Amino acid sequence: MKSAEGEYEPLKLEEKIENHWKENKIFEKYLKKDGKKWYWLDGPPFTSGEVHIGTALNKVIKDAVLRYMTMRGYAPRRQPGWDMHGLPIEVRVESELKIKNKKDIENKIGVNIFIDKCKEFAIRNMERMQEQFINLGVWLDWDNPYMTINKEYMEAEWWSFKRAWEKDLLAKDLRVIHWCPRCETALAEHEIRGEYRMVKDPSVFVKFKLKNKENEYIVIWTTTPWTLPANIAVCVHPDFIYAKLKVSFEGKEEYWIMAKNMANIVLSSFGVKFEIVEETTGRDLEGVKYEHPFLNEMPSQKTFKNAHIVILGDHVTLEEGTGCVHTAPGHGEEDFEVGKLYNLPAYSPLDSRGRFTEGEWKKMFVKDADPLIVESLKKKELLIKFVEIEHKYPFCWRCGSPLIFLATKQWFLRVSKIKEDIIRENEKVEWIPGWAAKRYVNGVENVGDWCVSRQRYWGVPLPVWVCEKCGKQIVIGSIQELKEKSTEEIEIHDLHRPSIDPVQLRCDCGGVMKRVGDVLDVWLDSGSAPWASLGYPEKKDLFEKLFPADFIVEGHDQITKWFYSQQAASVITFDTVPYRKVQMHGFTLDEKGEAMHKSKGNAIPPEEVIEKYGRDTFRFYLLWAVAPWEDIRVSWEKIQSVNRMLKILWNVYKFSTTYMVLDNFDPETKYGDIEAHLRIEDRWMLSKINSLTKDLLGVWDTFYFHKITRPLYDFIVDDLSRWYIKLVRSRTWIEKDDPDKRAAYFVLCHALKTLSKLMAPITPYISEAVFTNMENKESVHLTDYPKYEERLIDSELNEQMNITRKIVESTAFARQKAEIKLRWPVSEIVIDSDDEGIKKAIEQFEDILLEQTNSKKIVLEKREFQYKLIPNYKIIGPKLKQDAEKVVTLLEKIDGKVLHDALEKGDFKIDTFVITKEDVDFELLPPEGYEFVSSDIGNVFVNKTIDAELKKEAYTREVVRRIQQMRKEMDLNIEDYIKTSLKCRFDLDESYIKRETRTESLAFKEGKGYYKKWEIDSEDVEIWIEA
RNA sequence: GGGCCCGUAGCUUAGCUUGGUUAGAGCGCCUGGCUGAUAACCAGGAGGUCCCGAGUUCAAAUCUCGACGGGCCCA
Repeated sequence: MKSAEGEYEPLKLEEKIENHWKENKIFEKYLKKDGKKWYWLDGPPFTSGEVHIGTALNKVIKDAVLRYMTMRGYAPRRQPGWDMHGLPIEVRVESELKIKNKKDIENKIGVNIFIDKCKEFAIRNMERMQEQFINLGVWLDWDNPYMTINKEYMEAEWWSFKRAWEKDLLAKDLRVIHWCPRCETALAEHEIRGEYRMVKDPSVFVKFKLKNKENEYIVIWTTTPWTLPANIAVCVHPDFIYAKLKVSFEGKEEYWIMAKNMANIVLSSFGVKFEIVEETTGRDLEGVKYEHPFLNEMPSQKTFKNAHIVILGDHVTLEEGTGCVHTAPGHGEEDFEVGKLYNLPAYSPLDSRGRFTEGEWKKMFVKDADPLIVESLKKKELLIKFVEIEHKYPFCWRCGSPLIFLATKQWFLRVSKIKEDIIRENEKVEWIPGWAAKRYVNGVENVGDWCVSRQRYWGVPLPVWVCEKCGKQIVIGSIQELKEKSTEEIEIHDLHRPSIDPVQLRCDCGGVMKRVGDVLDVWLDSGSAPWASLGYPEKKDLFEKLFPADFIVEGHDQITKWFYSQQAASVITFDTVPYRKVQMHGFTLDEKGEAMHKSKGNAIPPEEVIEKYGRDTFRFYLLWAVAPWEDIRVSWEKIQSVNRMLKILWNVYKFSTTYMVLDNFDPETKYGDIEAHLRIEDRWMLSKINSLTKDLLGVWDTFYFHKITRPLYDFIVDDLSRWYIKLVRSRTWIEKDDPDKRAAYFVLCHALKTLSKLMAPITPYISEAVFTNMENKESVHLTDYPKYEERLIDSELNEQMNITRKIVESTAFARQKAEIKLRWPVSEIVIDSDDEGIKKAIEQFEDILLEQTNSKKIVLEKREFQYKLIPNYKIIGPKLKQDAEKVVTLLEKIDGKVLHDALEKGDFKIDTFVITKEDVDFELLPPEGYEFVSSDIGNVFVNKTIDAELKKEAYTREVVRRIQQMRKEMDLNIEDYIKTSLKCRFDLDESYIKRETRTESLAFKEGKGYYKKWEIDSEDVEIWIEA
């Protein structure tokens, strides 16, 4: 064992520890450590290239859990994962290649080059992020990650996809979905989640002229004028009341139809006067025909037979608009559904870039066409009102373009068919915290089918081949199967596009089958991780041993994302859910509680925290700041207090090792060697550290990390540093090799070793430093969680120490009131109580109490107070008027205590007056010569009388304090001896001065060396010190 | 419209599962004290409508219901 040198300098220390790990291959040994199986699965971070503070939190949690499980005798799976496909990478590569749209990829760049670039980019990002994770002290099996772009991984996904097909859970369907006109691809529901922004859009009220009626119109409302050219019907609610209104509008008298309730709200706000002339239910309007406003502009509209009619639908609400809903089945989900019932065409005259393919606005982007369409309506005198409103509108989560609704043919996993199975199987999962399960189930209940096809490049190709001749479809589940069915001999090196695209299969009908162009949704990539990361189905052994995962943990946003995509994919593939315990953690926000964004400038990079305070502080802080599922407002102030706590720990460690080394203490000393010499405070410390070990063991298993870090924090700061060290300090000064001293060393050593193990999963560096120095082993990370000894836990002793500390606290207060500083001894402390627990505490801890309160005697006995009368003039004045003063004078003649006790029993008669309890107050006065405070253990008295003997001691201590101060200023070592000369008029205890200040010779005359003149109690004191 | 979380001192928060001392800390401020591990610490002062309103109960920060505010998710 060496003494700890210097201050706590985390960066230097961490570098030193890193070197120790490297030189001794500790990390490798950690990975190989034997144990029980425990399958943790990494939620693969997307390879964006940047680890922000939230990603850091995520991995720190995982690392702490894995380190803990390792110490508990498990050999957890520690495979990191990487989510590497997807549009964000395509978008970044597109901008690197300076191309503007999808066609350029195929025409200008070539798909093969584009894919190579994507792959390169993803791998580069992965490497950068891995560096950052390693820099946080995260110990995962970095050499063996799962990557969603690996051939085997992609193949596993194909296999799962084929399972869906075999179970008839795969469908190609015309549906209205969100479409990104820039990326030219469909997006799934979960890609839209959270991607709504407030935007300004046109809000137009339009009237459609009814067929075969003069001056009669039905009024609709929309925020997307560009969908009007594709309008097919108007939908009303069968049960709402609709009104025919007589209005005078722009100088003409007309009849308008709309929901009765909306007429007031809407038309009044426009200042349109109206009169209700007829009321009907929506049901009665069914089948009414109207003239489409753009029959000339949109030629196809003329060809639709079954169109431009009023239809019924339950989705109509009266929250906004007119209760008559503009219906374009090609551009709205509900429109599409209701359209199917009426056999309406899903008319959508747009190309994949959101431009009109026909008519007046051909080749124009829809949003650009909006004003022209509005203008056209105005010309036709069909526009009632145009305003702008602010509302939520979905945007592409990657490129930021506004999305449009579009009816397209897409591939779906029919999750709606297996919803019940998912919810049922989810019963097997423990959610932490519990309420997350409710939120999850609620999400699943509302979920629709999963659109898995994307019209893109950088993803797992959709393994569907279609016969050009007969239209038969086949899903391929493996490379082997593909080879077998291929028309030609092929070698498959990579499953990505474009190499897979030319592979053709032979159909039973003799025709040629070609792959559909799409790739799969990336959420199916990560959703397949529970088995694809294990190499299943290619390799069976790991899967059979490990599946399902014992534990996963991610941010709470993943409830409807990864937590869901895994369950859905797994129920499709295996009829059950793929994990048993799932925890969610919060987000990291800035000090104001707002999300951190690079663009907002409020982001704190993890490196910045590390640079300032080190990895241990950062890690401990993340697990300490709030309950795990709560969002953390990252605060420098808080980080600093964690840093301070570690500093305190380091100082305890430094103090301990300094003296241990000086005294040649053997850290291998056994409990039996010193047991007989343990003082009561030592037994208390042992009790404390053992209870802590025991308590934390229970908490770790609940994954409530803040309930681990907070007791650790309090133990280090309060119990160990501020109290125990204070108590043992004087013992370390004993010169000889003393068993009493060795007992204290043993306890300190034991506490520090235990702490190093308890903290190892959270603060791996400082723990390692302490451990390897005090224990003759090479790493704390290769040891087991410390065992606690029940027989050393003494809760009664813990309680008595609490009482002792309270007495010391109260005494400090009483001294302050009496204006006697702690350096001055007092003759007596009296505790006014007859409590048995306090009595025991005083007996047990008498030495400590005498020392800490600096008193000669601790007495426990009931004390009588003097009661001083305080007349309550506020009440007595108005009641007795001019007699008040007279009565008070009379009362003051009575003994306060007698009066007090009498009033407790009832009213008190004096002269002709009746005094009640309310009329007077009493001030408690301590007995003569005492000061007191009341506390929850009773009243505590301090004897204020200081005789000559006490004074001598007081002055001695005052002088000692000055000498110590001067030693410090002289920068002397603790063990250095000095010669001291003094000039003062006090009577002093010479041997005490010599002992406490390591003074060899003490003279009371002018001396040599370092000189200082002090003032003590208004007297001059001159001190000379020679080293 | 539905589901969920949060609301405690100027700020950050513990306590709420399982109702029971005078609601506990930290930061900051003021006063005094202590100090040869500690740029540390201790005592005191100041600072609370435990978001509001009902209910259950001998007893509610805690349980129930309903408002209000903030947030997340879903329509």
